[in-house]
Amino acid sequence: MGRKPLTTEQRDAMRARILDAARKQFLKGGLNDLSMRDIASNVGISAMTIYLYFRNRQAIVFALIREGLDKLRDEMYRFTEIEDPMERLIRMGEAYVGFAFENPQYYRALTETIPHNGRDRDRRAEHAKLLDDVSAMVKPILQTVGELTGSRKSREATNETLVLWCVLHGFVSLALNDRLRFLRASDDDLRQQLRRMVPRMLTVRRD
Amino acid sequence: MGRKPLTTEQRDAMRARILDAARKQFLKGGLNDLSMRDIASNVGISAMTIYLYFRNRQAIVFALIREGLDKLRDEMYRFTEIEDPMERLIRMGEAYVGFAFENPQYYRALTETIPHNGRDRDRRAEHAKLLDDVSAMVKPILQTVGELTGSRKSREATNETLVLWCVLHGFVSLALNDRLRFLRASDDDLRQQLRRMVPRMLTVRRD
DNA sequence: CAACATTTTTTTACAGCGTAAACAATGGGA
DNA sequence: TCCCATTGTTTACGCTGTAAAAAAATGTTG
Repeated sequence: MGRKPLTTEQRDAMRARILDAARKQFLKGGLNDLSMRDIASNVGISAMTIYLYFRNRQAIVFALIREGLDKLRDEMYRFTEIEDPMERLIRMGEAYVGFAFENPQYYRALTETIPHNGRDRDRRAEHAKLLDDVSAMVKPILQTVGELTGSRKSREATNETLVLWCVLHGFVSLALNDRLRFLRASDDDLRQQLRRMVPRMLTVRRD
Repeated sequence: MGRKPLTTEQRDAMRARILDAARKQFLKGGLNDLSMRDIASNVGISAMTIYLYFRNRQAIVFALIREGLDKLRDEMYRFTEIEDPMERLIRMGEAYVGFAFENPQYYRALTETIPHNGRDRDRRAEHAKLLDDVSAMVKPILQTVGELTGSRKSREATNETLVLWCVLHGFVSLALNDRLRFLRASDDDLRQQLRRMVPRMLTVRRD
């Protein structure tokens, strides 16, 4: 007896509505401007109701970061079918940079969220898993670089991938956070410059 | 008539005490854990008294970022006297990475603070100037790269510097934010690996 | 129907935040 | 002593995340 619990569909629908409102807010003003009360008000529910669908604010943040991760991976994996490893690599690099420029909030959340070091073991584990997954998004690049350097030397492929990822991320990170002012270049100029850099990084490395 | 204003020394002393407390808090928990009330309580004054010495919280944040910038520049400029440009560059790169690993909070504040886009023109200008200065910290590297590539082609030197800075920052940023988990390497391993990367990046580029 | 059990939602409350405004203390010149 | 500019504190406002209590909604049973 008693009131029946919500169906899975109902729960998922409400979660989606909450996440939609959260995403809207997040894409506009970043994680800092994401408040439980604003989300609730946009959904049309009271603030505490959110806690029936998400454990807390960080659960929402994590969900958004996972979204960003999925989106970025999709846009990179789109090119896994290209046969020529060099071209595949270039396309993936461009996709990576393109994603970052078009989704700066997602990219910042993906790369700048600070690891959690609280007492709560579950929380730590959850955060660790998220960081593992973010870190692992470089795998298709790693595999492609492996094809380029010869699959035997996996250590070398790892090193080359590290360099490449650092260039890509460093560039994007500095550009998004407006730390490339000394160049006095537009975003388009920068992206074009980087496009020339990616193949050079690896053509150089091939010999 | 009226009470005499504090001497410059008195004002500076109090500013320093406030900044000391702020720095202590900041180095421990980053910018997010920096609260006016905690600073005040540590100095032994009331929260609002801080506002007699700093316009607001962001003025304190900016002061801390400027500290970090000065510190980082000092540690890089220490090697400007080295004659061999290649060695000078390597030392500067190591100093850059060393600073970041030993002062993660400073480094994050230096590179991840989000540009201000409010209505206040003075605030925007102040932030823009800070970002200009952070961006300009790459100049000694730029100049050294210029010596290596031949001073005529300043455009090429700029490009090479950009790549190098991106590698350095990208590496540091990913490492500090724990996004290099796929490597399963310790901080020391990572730094050693980077040390091998820096000269290679440029020896490659010399020919 | 009323009574009850159970789940969902809201209301209320607390501790924290940055900071504007009002107030109190200080100390030198008239 | 009174005045008044300067320094410092107290109070208050509107935010924040979320714990706890109260309320509402919705089903089953007598």
